[in-house]
Amino acid sequence: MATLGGLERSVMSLLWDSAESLSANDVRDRLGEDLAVTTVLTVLSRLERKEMVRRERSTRPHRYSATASREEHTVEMLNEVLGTAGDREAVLARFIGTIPDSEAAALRRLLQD
Amino acid sequence: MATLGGLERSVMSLLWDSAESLSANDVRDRLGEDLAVTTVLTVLSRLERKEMVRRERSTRPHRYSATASREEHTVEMLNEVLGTAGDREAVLARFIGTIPDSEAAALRRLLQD
DNA sequence: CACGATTACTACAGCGTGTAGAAATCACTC
DNA sequence: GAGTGATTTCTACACGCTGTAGTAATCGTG
Repeated sequence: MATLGGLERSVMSLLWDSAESLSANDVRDRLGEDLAVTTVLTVLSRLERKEMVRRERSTRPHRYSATASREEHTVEMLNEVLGTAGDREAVLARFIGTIPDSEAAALRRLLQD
Repeated sequence: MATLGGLERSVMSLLWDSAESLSANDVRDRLGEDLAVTTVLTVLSRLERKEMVRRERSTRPHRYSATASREEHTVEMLNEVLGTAGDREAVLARFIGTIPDSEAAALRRLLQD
């Protein structure tokens, strides 16, 4: 998958945190930095090309929203990383050794269906 | 962390799969492509800068090896991804829903200490 | 139709990566 | 100890991605 730049990531973060879709101006306003709208539009277009953002072209200020939730996206990333793993189970074994106890407990619970 | 390019990744793969450390010439020979040694040396230097590769400068052909095993590195990546997660437990919950049953079973076993 | 808002197109600098030549350095041999 | 071949370092450049935005095109409304 595509790796995001800093501004792209900020924009995704906004979209993930926002309940409704946002216009380019909305996004620009919510970013702390003082950017030109065209900059934001460029970034949004690139994110659309990367299929991380969906755009409503029917409304006049086009409205943008994330195609997947932050959690869904993170899971995708996790699986992508695991895909490069070689021995997936070995990785998972090590991995659970690195997470905090509380999360290990949560996992145990979740796996006990 | 650093994201690797294609050639960098190939080189890491070699180093991960090799029991002993390799010289730049070893690496060049094992890569299928027909590259100049200097190219390989450049890549190895960059990987060293990224602390993915350790170099023995004492021997004359310097010898290179991975600083972490492929599995260790993959776990690092997983944690890095999780670090961007927001709600880690929510992500883990979704995540275990996406892995094959066999791996879920393995995880269950591993968590039952 | 004119005008203001919005979007699309074009541009460019900076950085990371792939690629390698030229220059410097090292290790031996005679 | 100088010459030579192997090795390493330095320098360079093209290309693609990202941040950034101006200019041109388009749309909607009065």
